[in-house]
Amino acid sequence: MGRRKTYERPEIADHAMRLFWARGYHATTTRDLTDAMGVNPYSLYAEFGSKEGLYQAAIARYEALVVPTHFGALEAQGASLEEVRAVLNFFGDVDRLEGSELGCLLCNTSVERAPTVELSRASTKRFVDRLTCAFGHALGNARAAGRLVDDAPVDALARFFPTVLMGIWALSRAQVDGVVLRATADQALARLDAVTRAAP
Amino acid sequence: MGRRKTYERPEIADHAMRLFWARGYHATTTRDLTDAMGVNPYSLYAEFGSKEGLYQAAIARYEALVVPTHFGALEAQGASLEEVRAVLNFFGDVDRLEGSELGCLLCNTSVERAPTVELSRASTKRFVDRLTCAFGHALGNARAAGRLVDDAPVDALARFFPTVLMGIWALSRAQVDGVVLRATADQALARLDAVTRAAP
DNA sequence: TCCGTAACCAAACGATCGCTTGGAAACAAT
DNA sequence: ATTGTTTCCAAGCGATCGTTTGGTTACGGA
Repeated sequence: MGRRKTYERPEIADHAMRLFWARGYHATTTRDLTDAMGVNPYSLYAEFGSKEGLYQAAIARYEALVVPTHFGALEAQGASLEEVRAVLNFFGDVDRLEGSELGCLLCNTSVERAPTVELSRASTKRFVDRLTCAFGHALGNARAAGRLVDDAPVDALARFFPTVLMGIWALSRAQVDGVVLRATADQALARLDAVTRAAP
Repeated sequence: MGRRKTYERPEIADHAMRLFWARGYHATTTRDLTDAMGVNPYSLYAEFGSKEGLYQAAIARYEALVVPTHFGALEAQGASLEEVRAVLNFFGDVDRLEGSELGCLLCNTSVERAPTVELSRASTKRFVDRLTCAFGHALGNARAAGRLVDDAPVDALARFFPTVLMGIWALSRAQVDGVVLRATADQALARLDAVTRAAP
């Protein structure tokens, strides 16, 4: 059945994800990619068809591996206020973590590619939908548990928080003063507190 | 004293600003630029030195022309709550305006270039500082006029709003559902209302 | 062991990138 | 009108882009 591959597709996608994440699509050359992966151009094109195809694979990998590490708790069945607060607090301090200057691959995609590449526009929308659903899910649980005031705007909050995170990710790339990100998270949390029912 | 120029520097910078704004730095070629401006490569390099130099000129032009149209009222001496609300409302509905998919050139710069280009990182920080000062100025006026509650976190709010706008700009590039942007602005405004003193 | 198949690798493809150049054209001063 | 200076313009520079190819190597099945 022929010679065996000396690489594995997921690992290549991982390398590509990291490079595209750090430098963006246009600033990452196929030579950067093949060098980093120790693979020949032939193998790359046999496996992914084009640089564009590799980018899509990188996005898929990001959605499958990175997004769940940050939003898995929010998407989990029993998620509630604690998970919402934890996510906002995490990204409010994200500047203290190594690699925070990478931001979010899908935020980067939205800015660099969404206006001109249909697939990237779709990826971005799917990502925003996913985050909105995750927040809506957790906030809905909180509301059902009587932890939010009756007229709490769950849907609006679920759309608000992802946009706030997008802002944090965009600014992370410029390594702005951490005080800005912290204050942003704090004010978003304050808005959440305003619709939270006081503990009995 | 020699032949006269057939172009004017500010107009070239304007063209460059528009192209870089729409497509980003790497996706805009020097041929795109010279074609759009009706100018030869020689003139471009004589005037700006390099593509990089032209980008910096485009950023300067953006700061001088575009930023004031959106934030001039906020920076004006008597700015107060009305101006803060107007800015947030404007960008909450920005998807209904032509060209909203461009987002903000400095948001794009933060994402595409700030991690790798020192000058762009500085431009981004300067922009965020400018917005923070503008919001802080208007909120400070409101506070001095007794229109905010005594413990209103003016500084934190002044850092919060620019980040929210960054999120809106990043998502504008993907043309996400306008409901998302509207809800984002509404929730930011709700946070502001929470620290606003009720009218007498 | 030989053969068909599939993957590897070095080399190089045409295209396009940012940028430069050499000579012609247009001005101001003499 | 001549000269010195500056800009214009077409052409093209070397480098690098994304991608392909031809010859070789490693495997499974007969």
